[in-house]
Amino acid sequence: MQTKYSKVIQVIKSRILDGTYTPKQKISSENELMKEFEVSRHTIRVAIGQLVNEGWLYREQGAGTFCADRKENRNSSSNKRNIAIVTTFISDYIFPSIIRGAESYLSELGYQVSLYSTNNDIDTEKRILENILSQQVDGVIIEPTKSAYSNPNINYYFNLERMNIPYIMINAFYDELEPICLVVDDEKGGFLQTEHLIKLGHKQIAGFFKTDDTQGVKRMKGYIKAHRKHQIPINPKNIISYSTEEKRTKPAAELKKLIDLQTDVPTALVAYNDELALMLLDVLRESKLKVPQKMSIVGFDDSFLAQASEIKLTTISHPKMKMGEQAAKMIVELVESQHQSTKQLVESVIFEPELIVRHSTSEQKES
Amino acid sequence: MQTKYSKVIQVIKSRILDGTYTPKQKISSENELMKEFEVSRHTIRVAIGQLVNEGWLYREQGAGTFCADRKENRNSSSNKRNIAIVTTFISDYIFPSIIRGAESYLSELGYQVSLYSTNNDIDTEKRILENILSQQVDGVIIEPTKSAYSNPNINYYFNLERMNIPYIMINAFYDELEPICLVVDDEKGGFLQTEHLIKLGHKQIAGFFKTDDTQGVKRMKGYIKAHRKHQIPINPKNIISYSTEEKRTKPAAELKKLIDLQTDVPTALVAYNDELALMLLDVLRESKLKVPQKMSIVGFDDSFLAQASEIKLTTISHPKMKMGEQAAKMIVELVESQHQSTKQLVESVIFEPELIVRHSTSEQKES
DNA sequence: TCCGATTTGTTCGTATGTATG
DNA sequence: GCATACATACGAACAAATCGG
Repeated sequence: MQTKYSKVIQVIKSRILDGTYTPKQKISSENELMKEFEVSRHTIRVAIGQLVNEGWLYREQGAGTFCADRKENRNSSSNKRNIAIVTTFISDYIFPSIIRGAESYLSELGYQVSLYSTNNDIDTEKRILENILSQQVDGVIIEPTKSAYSNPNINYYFNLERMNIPYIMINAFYDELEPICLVVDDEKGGFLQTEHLIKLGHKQIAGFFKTDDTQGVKRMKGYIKAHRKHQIPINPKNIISYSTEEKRTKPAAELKKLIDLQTDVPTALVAYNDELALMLLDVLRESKLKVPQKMSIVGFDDSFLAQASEIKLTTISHPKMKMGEQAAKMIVELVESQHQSTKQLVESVIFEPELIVRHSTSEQKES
Repeated sequence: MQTKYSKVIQVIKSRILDGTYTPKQKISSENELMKEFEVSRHTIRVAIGQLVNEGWLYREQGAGTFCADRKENRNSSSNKRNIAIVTTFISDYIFPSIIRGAESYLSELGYQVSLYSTNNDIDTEKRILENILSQQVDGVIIEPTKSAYSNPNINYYFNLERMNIPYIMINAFYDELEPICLVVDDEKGGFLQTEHLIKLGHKQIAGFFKTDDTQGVKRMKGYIKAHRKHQIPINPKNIISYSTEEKRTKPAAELKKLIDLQTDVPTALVAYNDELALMLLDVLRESKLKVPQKMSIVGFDDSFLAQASEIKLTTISHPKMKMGEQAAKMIVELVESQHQSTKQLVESVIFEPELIVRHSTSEQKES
């Protein structure tokens, strides 16, 4: 955005999309906008002129400028259907599988699949939602960004609802919305990871959790519950939480610290996911700590990474492709029922996680 | 017609309609119009601005204002642009990175990105191309399916050209089309893989190539060239080629056969890509052949898999994200130049592969 | 019904930046 | 390098419509 007027356009458009300006509502006068943006009236008029031309606003001389009602604009004339898939990361890890599951189903039905990635960044999510709202999208499959925090973009979701665009959340969801969602029972997953280690006799179990996603928070909760159930005290040092931005450095650094301790060195690790488990494995190799003899480790997601290395990871199952396919089926049902009068009942699905035992865990002998 | 600018609009419009201004002809400059109508330049700009918005004229900075060809009106109403990305596999391997590179660039420009995967299957490719041709797609980034074979869907590509939908091929291309493409110099890559091993003293080098893609065929060619250059005879048994459908079984089985040989057992392996290298590594582990002491292995693509296992793979670089981003930039240029009269020159790019030496290769001592 | 404040509509003047040929 | 033509931006003035008192 180079020019001043395009900046004005951008801001006003996003106010329409996030619900600051609702249909038929009068927006600020040219004079007020001049002061707000510190530009001349001319510049404001150029910006508003363009928005009027694009159908976002309409002007009434003497009265003011008003927000247009774009709902009536959406002509269902086009028979082509368009589903948007929004994930945090396109390229990493299990997402390609989820996307593939959805794509193969949707593409076969002649749907178009549009892809967006937020990089787990709130501002990018905002931009994408604006994009979706201003284009012709019939349904959205979305993985929430930074789902553990309250989301400033929540209004965009309400706008989706107002425009009758159904959406389904995968992997996590924002509590406030109570959306239809497809999630793994992450708390149970974390519980299974930890209980498996406890049953093998481990008492000092370090847990690494990415806590800007609900997934991480819930897995940590399961980790704690397992300790409680088996009445094993938790050493606070053994819980390491990190954010997306820290993922390449903090967990590895913290593990090194733990290993160098003189007392209460952990004998087992619970990793937020397989990707992290592999990073931790690298640290363990450097420290010449053999897995599983000297250190047990449990991953999460049963991704291809779990079997990539020489140590085949014990991990927790994740439906991946199935989740994508299921989400696709559900969004199709919702979209089709939108165009008919029949109201289908589509309900959230919670996938049960399962422990997959491989060779990265072993019994802890009494010391 | 009260206002001055509407008088100007009226006159210019009638000049277009009566043929005074014919399509693509330059109309009088703003300065000339000022004098003619005896109004200020601003008034002229308001009038022309409205005519541009209605599609009667278009402006080109530095050149002038021109009469539009209203015959080509078709879908000029939609200012949203749509790029289709077609790859063989969405979820596998390096494609997520390519897609991500393209998505991040396109999405920022407000383009919509539609995703399709052919699973390297000709019939699916056909269905997808039909889909694309019947929907509003402004540009296509496509990885050819089974690029080593002649393609029965070639007509669909000609159809794209006929409909003025630009397309760019990545990773490989169909010779017949001579398209704009973005590829790695696979022959040189295969050459680098092999020469590296030869220089380390290896003489029995087995090569595994997926030969339904051009990539595999070219890498094999490089493998052969390296042998020729260093005057090392090739044992025919050492070349294993396979197709997409066989990839999960044949290479591993063939490697087992090679290992069990009594004479001329290979001391080094050239793998089609990192994914295959990892599968071969699993076979070597089973056979207790230590890498790199007893067996050297070179991958291709420098994917995350190259560093996932305990053995960090020596491999060949692949631009991945950069390739996706570059493809996105090029298709945008092509699409935008389509809507103007200016013809941009976009040329194919060949990426130079580089050898990345890690720990999966070592010197072969004279036996 | 009229008045005055507000808001958008039209017009002019001026200046600087940037792309084209 | 230069002239031409469009792009962006600011300031000022008056007209026309709306709305509340």
